[in-house]
Amino acid sequence: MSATDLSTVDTVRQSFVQLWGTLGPFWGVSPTTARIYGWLLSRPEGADATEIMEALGMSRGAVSMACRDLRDWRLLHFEHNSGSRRVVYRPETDLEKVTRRVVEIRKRREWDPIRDYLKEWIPQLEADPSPEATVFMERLKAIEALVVMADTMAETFLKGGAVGNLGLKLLVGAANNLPAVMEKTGR
Amino acid sequence: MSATDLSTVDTVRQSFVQLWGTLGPFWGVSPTTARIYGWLLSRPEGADATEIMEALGMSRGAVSMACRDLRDWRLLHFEHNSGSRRVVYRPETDLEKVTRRVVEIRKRREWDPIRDYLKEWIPQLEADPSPEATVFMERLKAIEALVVMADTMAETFLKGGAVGNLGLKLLVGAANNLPAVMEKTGR
DNA sequence: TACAATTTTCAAAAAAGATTGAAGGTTCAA
DNA sequence: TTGAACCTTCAATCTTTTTTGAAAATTGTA
Repeated sequence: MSATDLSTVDTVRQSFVQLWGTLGPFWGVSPTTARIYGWLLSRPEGADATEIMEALGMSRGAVSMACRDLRDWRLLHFEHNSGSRRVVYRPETDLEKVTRRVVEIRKRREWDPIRDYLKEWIPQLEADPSPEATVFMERLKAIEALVVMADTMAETFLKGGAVGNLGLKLLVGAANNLPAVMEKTGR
Repeated sequence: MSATDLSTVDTVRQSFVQLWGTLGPFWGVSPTTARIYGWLLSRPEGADATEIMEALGMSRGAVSMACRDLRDWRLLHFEHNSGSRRVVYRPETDLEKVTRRVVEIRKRREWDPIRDYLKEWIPQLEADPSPEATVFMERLKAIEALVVMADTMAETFLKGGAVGNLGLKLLVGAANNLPAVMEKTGR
């Protein structure tokens, strides 16, 4: 293997980072930001800004901005070691926390405003007897039903009831055709 | 009321269209496209390209492109009336269908590729005994667990089991503090 | 305090994405 | 066929978002 060959880990890491970057926008995260989080996930330890910028070929400023975004989403912890100004960026690896956080933020940004507006609009249209207003109102009510449902599901999930660790493990077990289900349910 | 005053319906419509446009990008739809769908939802009947472009102040081309996008998502039906070249764009108003469709497309675009890659990557890392590979692999397995869970939920939903009409009505009833839950559960 | 080692900021550049409008198609009715 | 009425396309333009990089700010040590 020559010096420029990549190890298995590096090859997988490269693909993983690229996929993560592609998918980021679907989650409301920029490609760069997503790539940094993906890269950090692929490493056993945290890293500092210099390592990240070298590994991913981006500027120091970009790394700083992206890491701040990630911290806002609570996907990244900043660690200060005494004796140095250096910040170690460590990714949140508890995916249940991560998912919870993403659901929480998206709910607040996307669903809650719809709900608030609907609360205003529906009564206004109710006061207008024209057929046009009636049809419009019916549609808004259908949307409200959907939003309420999504809200309820999100709340249930956020309260921790829906998807515990056990649930996750059971599902993975099932997916892998391993006897995890029997093990976990008391043999 | 002067000639330039907006009726209640028009005022609400205007706000609704604007909100829809703002939220569109969160769903992977451009603001313009989302505005057209919102505007159509607010009207009792379908509309042709000219009406849309005048109502929303966009070019004919933009309307045509956006409507094609919407049709690809199956959010819009194209209706050809005999005796005219005119196309009437009619929005899909069954929100259950719409939601199903959105879940289906997003699952295919976002989750399925992750799953496929993980199936490749995990065995590769399994073959590498280094601690770095092991940590990375553990993380990929955690992601897999999550994806499998999301997949299962999406499938359940798409199969129609999870959220039927009754579920919707019960939830809306509960949200409105109406006795719908008790009625429907037979008490 | 001054200095060195970092990170953070932000205006400007680049990239990505959306929109336009003129040219080109298609369909209909006569 | 033909012309009128519409819809569709796509290269050019405009807009928005993302990224950069150099200057400013911050922190730790002596």
